[in-house]
Amino acid sequence: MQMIMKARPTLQDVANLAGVSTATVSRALNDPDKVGQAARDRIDNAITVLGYTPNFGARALATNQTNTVGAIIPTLSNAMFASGIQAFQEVLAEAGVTLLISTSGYDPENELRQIKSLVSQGASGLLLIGNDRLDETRKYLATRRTPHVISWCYHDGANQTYVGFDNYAAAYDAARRVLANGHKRIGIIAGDCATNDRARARRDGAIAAVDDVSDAQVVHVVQAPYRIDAGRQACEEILSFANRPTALICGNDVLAAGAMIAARGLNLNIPDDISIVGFDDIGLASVVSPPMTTVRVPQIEMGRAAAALLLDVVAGKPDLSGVRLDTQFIERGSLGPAPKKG
Amino acid sequence: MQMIMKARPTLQDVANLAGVSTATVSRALNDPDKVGQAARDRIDNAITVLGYTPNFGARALATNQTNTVGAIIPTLSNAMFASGIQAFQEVLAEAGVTLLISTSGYDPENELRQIKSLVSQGASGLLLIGNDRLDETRKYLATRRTPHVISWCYHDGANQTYVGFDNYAAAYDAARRVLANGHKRIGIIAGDCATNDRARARRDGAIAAVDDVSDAQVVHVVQAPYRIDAGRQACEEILSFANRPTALICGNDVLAAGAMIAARGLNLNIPDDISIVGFDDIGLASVVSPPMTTVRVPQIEMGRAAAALLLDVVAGKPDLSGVRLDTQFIERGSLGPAPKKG
DNA sequence: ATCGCCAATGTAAGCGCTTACATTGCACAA
DNA sequence: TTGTGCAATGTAAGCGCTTACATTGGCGAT
Repeated sequence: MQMIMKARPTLQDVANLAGVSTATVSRALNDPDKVGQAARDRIDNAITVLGYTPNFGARALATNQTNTVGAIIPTLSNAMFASGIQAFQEVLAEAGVTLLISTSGYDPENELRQIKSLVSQGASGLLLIGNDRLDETRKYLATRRTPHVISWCYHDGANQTYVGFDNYAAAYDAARRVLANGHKRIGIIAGDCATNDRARARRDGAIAAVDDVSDAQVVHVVQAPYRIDAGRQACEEILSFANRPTALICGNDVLAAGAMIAARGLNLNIPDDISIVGFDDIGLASVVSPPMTTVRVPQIEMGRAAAALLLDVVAGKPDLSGVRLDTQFIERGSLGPAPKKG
Repeated sequence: MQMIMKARPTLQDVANLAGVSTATVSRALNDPDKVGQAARDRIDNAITVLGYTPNFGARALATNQTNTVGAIIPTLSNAMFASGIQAFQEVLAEAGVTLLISTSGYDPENELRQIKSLVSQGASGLLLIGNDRLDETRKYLATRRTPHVISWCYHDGANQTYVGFDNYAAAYDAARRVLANGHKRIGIIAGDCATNDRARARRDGAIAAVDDVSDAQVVHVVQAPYRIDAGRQACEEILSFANRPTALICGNDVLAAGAMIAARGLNLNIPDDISIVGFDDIGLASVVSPPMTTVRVPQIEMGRAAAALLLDVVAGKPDLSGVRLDTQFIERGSLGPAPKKG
C-alpha cells in the first residue's frame, strides 16, 4: 500500500496516527507533563515518522506571540557586522528567541521594505543599524510602536534607544592622534556619506579635529563605497593631486587596506612616506603589513548589549536609556611621524 | 478622544476604517484591479494611518504558500560566505522570494535545529552548506521531501543537488602547483575536519597530491579553526618542529593569513624561506604582503546558480543535475620556488 | 457499593487571512 | 420600461494551531 503524503504533515495528521485528539498532541508539544506517558510515546513516534514540524505561523496566530526578533544590517559583506550580529544572536538564543536577519544594502527604501517584511514574519522587535532612515520608516515604527534598538552609533537625548559608540568622537580622537604625530596635510577617504550617517560622522569628526589645529589642513576628501578596490582607487586619486597629504584617514579598514595597496603601488613607504589609519579593527587590520593603525569597535559587547536591551524593550520594560560604548585607538605600524619636509 | 490601538492592526481594522469588508481589503492588497478606485483610496489611507502590515503567518495559512526559502550557513564570520549568500539573495529577490538566514556554527545538531526552525517559519526550500550532516537530518529532509540544494562542495552521482566545486580536486591541484615549485617538505594547516567535509576534502586532496610525488612528503598536518590567531598558532607549532616544511598549504585564507604573521614573527621571509598558500581568495588575500597565492572560489556564480536551482526544485522541476563550478589557482607573491638546501 | 476528585483527554472556538460563491446595483440593449 | 451582464463588493468557510471548558474514567475515602 502506497501511502500518499500530504505536502506538509499537520497536527491533525499526527493526532490521527497517534490515535488522540489534536489538543493532546498540542499539549504533548508545549506542556508534556499534561499528557500521559503512553500517549506521549505514541505521539513522539508519530512525529518522527511523519517528519512533522509545527507551523510557526499558525502557532503565532493562535498564541499571538512569536518569540522572534529581526535584524536589518546594511550588508553581510562587511566583516564589521559579523561578530556583532553573532553575539547578538547568541544572547537571543539563550532567551529562546529566534533571530531573522535581513540586509538593506545601505538603501533606506529597501530598509523599510525589509522592516515590513520582518514585522510581517512576526518580528516583535528590531535591531537597526545607524540613524539614517526614511521619515516614513520612523513614522511606521512609531505608529505601530514597534520596539527597536539602534546600534553602531550613539546619540544623546533623542527619544531612541541606542546601543553603540560615538562615531564622530572616535574619528575626532583618531585624527587628533594622527595630528599628534606632526602631520599637517591630511587626506580623508570617507565611506559613502549619502545614506550612511556613521560614514558621515566619521568624516566630519576627522575634519573637525584637523580644523581645530591651526596649522593643519584637510587637503582632500573623497568618498568611496566600502570596498578594497574602491579604497585603492580613491587613494590613487588623492595621491595624483598636487599637495599630497602625509596622512590618510579612512572611513574603515577595508578602505584603508585598499589605500595601502595603492600607496605601495606608487612605491611609497608606509608609514615613512605616508601614514594610513583605518576604522573598525576587523581581522584584516592586524594582518596587513605594516599592521594597520585603527579604531577598535567593541562589536561583541555591542551585540550582546543590544540583544539584552531589545529583549527588555520587547518585554515592555521602559528601559530607554541606551548604552554608550567606548572605542579604542589601536596604534600599529601604519601610523608614523610626519616625514620631514622634502 | 484617545484612540486605543491594538497591538497589531489587522485586516479587519483596516476594513472597518475604510468602511468595506475584509475581502475587499484583501483584494486591494493582492489584486488591486479587482477593487474600485474609491474603495482602494480609502483602504490605502487606512493602511498607512494604522501602520498595517499583513500577518505573514495568516496569509501563509490561507494560501498554503510562503514564497520563502531558508539558508543555513556555518557562520557569518567567514567572509567566504558573505558574497555568495548576497548573490543568492539577489536572485531570490528578483523572483519575489524572501530569504531567511540562519547559522549553525559548524554544529550538525544545531544545523538540524535551524532547519526545523526555518521549515517551521515556512521555508519551502533550503540552501545547505557542505555534506556533513546528521543521519537524522537527512532522514528528516527526505521524509518531508523538503527541496534543498547543497553548496560549497560538489559530488557526483549522489542523489542530491549540488551547486559547488570539488574541494578535493582544487586542493589537489593547488598542491601540485606548489610541488611544481620544487618544494619537497610540505606542511598542512587544515581547517577543523571533524564536522567539516570541505576542510577534510581540502586536506586530503593536498595530501594525495604530495603522496603522488615520490620524493616529496607531508611533514606536518595540524588542524585549526578558521581564525587568524588559530592559524598563527598552528604555524608556530609547525615551525617549532624539526624538519621544517618549505611550503605551507592552508585550509583557507584566514588560516594562511595567520600563518604569514607567524612566519614573519620568526623572521622568515615569504616566499624565500617559506611559501604559503591559502584557499578561497577572500578580499584579504590580495591585501596582505606579499599577496597571497590561493584558490579562487566562484562565490558569486555559485550563489546565483544555487538560487536558480533551488527555485526550480521548489517549483517542482525535477532538475537534479546540479552544477559543478571550476576553481582557479591564483598565483601571487606568497608562493615561490623552494629554497636551496641550506 | 457509592461518591468525589483529579488526571487525562476531547470538543470547539477563534487567531488573521484568502477565496469560492452569492449578492448588489448600474449601464446598456431592446 | 424591462431585462441582461458585469464590475464591485460582501459572506462565510477553512488554513494549522492553542486553549478554555467539558467529559471521561479510575482511584481512594467513606
